[in-house]
Order: sequence, then structure tokens, then C-alpha cells
Amino acid sequence: MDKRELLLEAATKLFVERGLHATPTSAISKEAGVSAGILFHYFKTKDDLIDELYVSIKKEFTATILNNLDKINADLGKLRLIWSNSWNWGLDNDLKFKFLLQLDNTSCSVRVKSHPEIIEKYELFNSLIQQYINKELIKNMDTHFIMGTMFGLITSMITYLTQFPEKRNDQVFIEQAWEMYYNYLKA
Amino acid sequence: MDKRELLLEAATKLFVERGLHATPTSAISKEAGVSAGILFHYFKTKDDLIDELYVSIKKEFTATILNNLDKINADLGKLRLIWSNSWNWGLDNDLKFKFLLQLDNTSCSVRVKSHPEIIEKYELFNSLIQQYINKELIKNMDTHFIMGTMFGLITSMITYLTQFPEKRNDQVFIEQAWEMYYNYLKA
DNA sequence: TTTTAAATTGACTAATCAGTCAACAAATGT
DNA sequence: ACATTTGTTGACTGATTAGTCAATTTAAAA
Repeated sequence: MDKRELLLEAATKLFVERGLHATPTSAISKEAGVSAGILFHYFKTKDDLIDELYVSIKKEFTATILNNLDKINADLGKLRLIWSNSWNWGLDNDLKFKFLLQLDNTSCSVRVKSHPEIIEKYELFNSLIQQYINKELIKNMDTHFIMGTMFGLITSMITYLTQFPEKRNDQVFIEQAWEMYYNYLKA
Repeated sequence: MDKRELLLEAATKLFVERGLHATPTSAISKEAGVSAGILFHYFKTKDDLIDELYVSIKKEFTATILNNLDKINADLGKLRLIWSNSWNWGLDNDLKFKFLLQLDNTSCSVRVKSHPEIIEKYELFNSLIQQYINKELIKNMDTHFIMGTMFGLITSMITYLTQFPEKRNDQVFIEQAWEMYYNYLKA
């Protein structure tokens, strides 16, 4: 079993449950079932672990939301797939999602919020939005505003569905949520 | 000068800059210019200080967003005032807003996320949304979903305007943002 | 097999933390 | 004036923390 991976998993769980600084490295290694010292073999410092965890999860998320996008032709269908990919990942990866939320709303401790690979996906997504604006499928607003509020909407939807999980299979609800979402974006 | 207030202000600043657990009580009292011991005279524990700070700021916010609501008759005007009150408060109270964000996205350390006075305002706001739904000014969806996503949208708008402050005085931008916001909500 | 390198352990340390407390100061009441 | 409460201090403590390191095991290479 890969102890590095065990440590990252344990860290995710404890960081979400107790918070970053309330989680001693000793608790992480204990939860992972490994010795205290090995953590510093794989990660130079605790902050390094946090950074690497953040980047790896963010990469997983940004990769996931573009999943199967090529299998759909219709522009609106693609937009909807990104939308559903996003909140589905959030619900299927509760701990990871909460960890991202926690770090994104913290100024401390994360030096690497702009890892090159993340920036790259970000730019890609940005240009995608621009294309939609050019096609007049999305309102002509600053793409940064569009992107930020798009994910703000998705984030609150995930938070809501975490609280009311039964709604996830409510087709009427999902359809209405999508309707509202696209009403927000459309030109 | 009220030392209790000095402590709360210093705590807000340091919590936002460094994070909750990375801020020792000694740093708070130092920043406030008071002795280390006095913190525990006004607050039983560090967690108590955090809780009281959270509740007081949340109360300030919930009170502010309903400001001047009685001075407007039109339903849509009221909705828009709540909208602008919200993001204006967020921009005018940067540290406090970021502190709320940080705590709302943390599972740890806050036992009092449901203070009676906050719940009360929350219920009030909930019934307001229900009224708007009944008047068919807002789409007929679960009020919790509406409320959550409304503030998700406002939060991301504040985050955006913090990054691009010049847009705050851009009338065209604000008008378009409102348009999108109401397109999202309307029946 | 032998040698070398990498992984793993857990006891250890220096630093830091939340919270205490005895002493003193300021304000308040009588 | 005196007594009593309340506010304030900062040195102190027991507990906890991130990170180290010498020793041991495991794996790989020769």
C-alpha cells in the first residue's frame, strides 16, 4: 500500500473534520496507520503536504468537469455537461470538495493556489466561455465574472444537495435548477 | 477605549490574514495592544471568542441587508435593494466578510453557527422569498435552494469586485449583473 | 550472496500554545 | 475616607506541536 497516498487521504479527512491547523501531523500519520516520521519523508513540511494535496485535488476537479465533453456536439449540451459534471463531482467527492472550499476561502497556508497546470485549465475554460459569448449563447460580460459566478452557483448547489440528498434524483428539480442556471447565463 | 472591542477587531484581522488556528491568543492581545491575560477575562476560551465574533458579524450582516427596505414600495425594488445592500456590505467590510466566508466553509471550531438571533433573521428572509414566489416574481423552487444560491451568487460577485474594484462604479456593469441576477430568480 | 540504497520507525527536542494566577490599578459605591 | 468590586497585568505552566535523527527493516542492484 502506498503510504504517501494513505497520508493524503487521511489528511483530507482530518483537515475537513478539524481544520488545517487543528490537525497535527501526528494525527495524520496515526489515521493513515503509519509512523510519525514517514510524513516528513514524503513531504518536506506540513505546508508542503497541504499544497500538494490542494493541487492534486484541484487538478482532479478541473479534469473531471471537462469529461466526455467531446462526446456531445450541441453547444448548449456541452455547457450543461460541464454544469452536471461539476456538481456530480462535488457530491461524489464530498471530502475533497469541502477541502477545496476550505482552502479557497482561506488566505493563509496556501502558497500554491496558482499551480501552472491549474492556471492552464483555467485559461482553457476562460476561452471556452469567450467562445460561448461570441456565439451569443452567454451574456457579454467579463469572462472572469461569468466564471466566478458560474462556480459560485454550482458550489451553492452542491452545498444544498449535500443537505438534501434526495433532490439529486429528483428529475424535475434538476431540470429546474438547470433552467435557472442557463437563464442566468444566456444573452 | 473598550479592550473587548479592540480584541475582536484584532482577532478579525489576524484570523483572516493567518487563519484561525495559526493565530495564537498572544498575537491577538499583542495586536490589540493589551495584556495576554485580559483576553480570557472577556472570553472564557479562544473558541468562545471565535463564536462571539462570528455571531456578532453575522448579525451585523443580516441586519444590514434589510436596511432601508421599508423605504421602497416596489417588490422588485426591494429585491434589488437586498441584492445591493449585500454586496455593498461585503465590499465595505472586507475583513468581516472574509472572516464569515472562512468560518462558513469550515466544519471545525464553530459550535454556534445557529445562534437564535441569526436563525430568526434567516426565517424572516425565508418567508420573504416565499412571498415573492407566491407573487410569481421568483421561480417556484425550494426556498432553501433559492436562498443558498442567491447568496452564492452575491458572494462570488463580492469576490469578483474585490479583485476588480473599478467595476464597482461601472453603472453598465452593475446593471448587467443585476439583470443576470434577476434572470436567474424570475419565474 | 553481498553491497548499496531507499523506506520506515518512534523516541526525542526545542518551540509554541491556551489558559491560570497572584498581584496590582481603577473605578464604584457607601 | 474606606471598602468592594471590576479591570488589567505579565510571568508562569502543563500540554502539544512540527520536525529531527539514529537505528532498523525492506528492496534492489551487482
